[in-house]
Amino acid sequence: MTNDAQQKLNTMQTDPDEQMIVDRIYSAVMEQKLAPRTKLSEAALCETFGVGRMRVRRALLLLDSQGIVDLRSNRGAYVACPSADEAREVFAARLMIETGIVRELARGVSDTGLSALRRHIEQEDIARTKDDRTEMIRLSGAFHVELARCHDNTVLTRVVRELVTRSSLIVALFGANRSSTCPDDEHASIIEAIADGDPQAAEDSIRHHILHVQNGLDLEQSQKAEPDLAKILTGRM
Amino acid sequence: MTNDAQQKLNTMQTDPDEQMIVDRIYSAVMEQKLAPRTKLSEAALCETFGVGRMRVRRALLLLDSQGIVDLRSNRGAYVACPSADEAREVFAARLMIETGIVRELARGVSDTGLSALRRHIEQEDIARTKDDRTEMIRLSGAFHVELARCHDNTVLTRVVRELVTRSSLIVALFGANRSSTCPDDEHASIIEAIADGDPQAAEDSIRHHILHVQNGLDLEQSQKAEPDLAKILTGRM
DNA sequence: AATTACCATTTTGTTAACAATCTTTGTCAA
DNA sequence: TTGACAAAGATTGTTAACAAAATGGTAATT
Repeated sequence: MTNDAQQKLNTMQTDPDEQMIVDRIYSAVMEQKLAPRTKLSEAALCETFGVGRMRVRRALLLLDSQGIVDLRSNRGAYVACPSADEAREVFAARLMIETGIVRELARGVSDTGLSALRRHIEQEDIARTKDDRTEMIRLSGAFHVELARCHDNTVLTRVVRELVTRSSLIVALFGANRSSTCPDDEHASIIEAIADGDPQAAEDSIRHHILHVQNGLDLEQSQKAEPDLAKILTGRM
Repeated sequence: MTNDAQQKLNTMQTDPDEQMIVDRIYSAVMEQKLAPRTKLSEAALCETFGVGRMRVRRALLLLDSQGIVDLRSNRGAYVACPSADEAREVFAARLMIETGIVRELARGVSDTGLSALRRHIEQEDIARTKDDRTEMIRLSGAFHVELARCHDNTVLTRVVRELVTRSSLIVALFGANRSSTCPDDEHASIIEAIADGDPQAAEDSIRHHILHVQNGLDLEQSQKAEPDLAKILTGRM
């Protein structure tokens, strides 16, 4: 009964706490360890986390409400598979919200917030030198959450985290090149603009960055479809 | 067993559909028919909506995840009672997000969107002349959701709807005067700025409007506490 | 060989009973 | 009167059994 999804989740330690299941799956999606369309069967999750079916179903419902999981009636739960339209919506929303976030930060950011951002950049550098792809993906998304967190606003932070997580799914689905995992120095320049107290520059740089990630996607044509065995094997493409 | 909460919800027709329960409670909160701290017992909701306990619990879990309901362990579900800090966070987030929304709309809005906004204003006028307080409250919040909807972005719209609904709770809790239910012509001036294609004016007017609502709150001292029977009845206030 | 019908198995959805916890009420003693 | 304590009742949390639906495979049919 140890199916694919369970193996991917088994890297996480078992912990019966509430909300823990949600966070684990959430993180796994953010780090692109759980690919879109991956089936999340109740039985597998129950065994993986060592909890009853109720807890699992609660977690899946929450994940569904956040667009991370797709709960299909009588069919089970699957890691969400955003459409191209959904992807455009998520990025448009991020553009609108995150430009506002950095603009305000440039108008005045706490020292603790700024130093947290700089520490984050350092961690990104370390991960890059180590060529730790998983960590780079994680930090790449977490950076945007960190920007929101500088406002000491849990409501705002939650919104951004949700959008960033969905972005991870989108990149996994539509990512053509690997520009998304290569923030290069774009993150650093955003922080510079904030530190300089230049709202316009901060806004421009994060807009540029988000558009850069979005342009690295192939939203026009087919999302990375799961291999359509029928068409392939019958030879008639 | 017909307690207070059930009576307030009984104005809604019974409908066994999924998500319906969530929407009903959601709407009731938005229209300030369900006051903060109102207990939402499972039994009452089961009877009200004519569904099993499972459906009710699912709905309550979703509402909890959106900050509309507070799910206390072994204690049951209560209409959320945001703290003053939470209130400040919600309004700060709205300020950031909604200014971006109207600024972009001023840069270019679809005709259908603009006419929808104008129809909305007309409805507000009608409700005002009729002195329909409930409808005024509903439309007052719905206006902001309508602004978001103009972007044809369900993700963004959902974020705004969540924030607006939480604002309803906040106003119910901290509302000092009734400025929140009296948008006067502030909504209209926002639309004007959008129609004029003036991003700065649009941004300024909605910022002014949101701050106006927020300033109508009393976030400094005690939120509207539930009547402290002890103090009142013993005479020593 | 392809298609359809059918049955067995697996998985999800629902219900109901049970357990645990909290709240209320009543009692008793200080 | 006040407080602690305990029993009763009500409410929530959990589990397990059951029902319904989908999946997969087999065999019959064209």
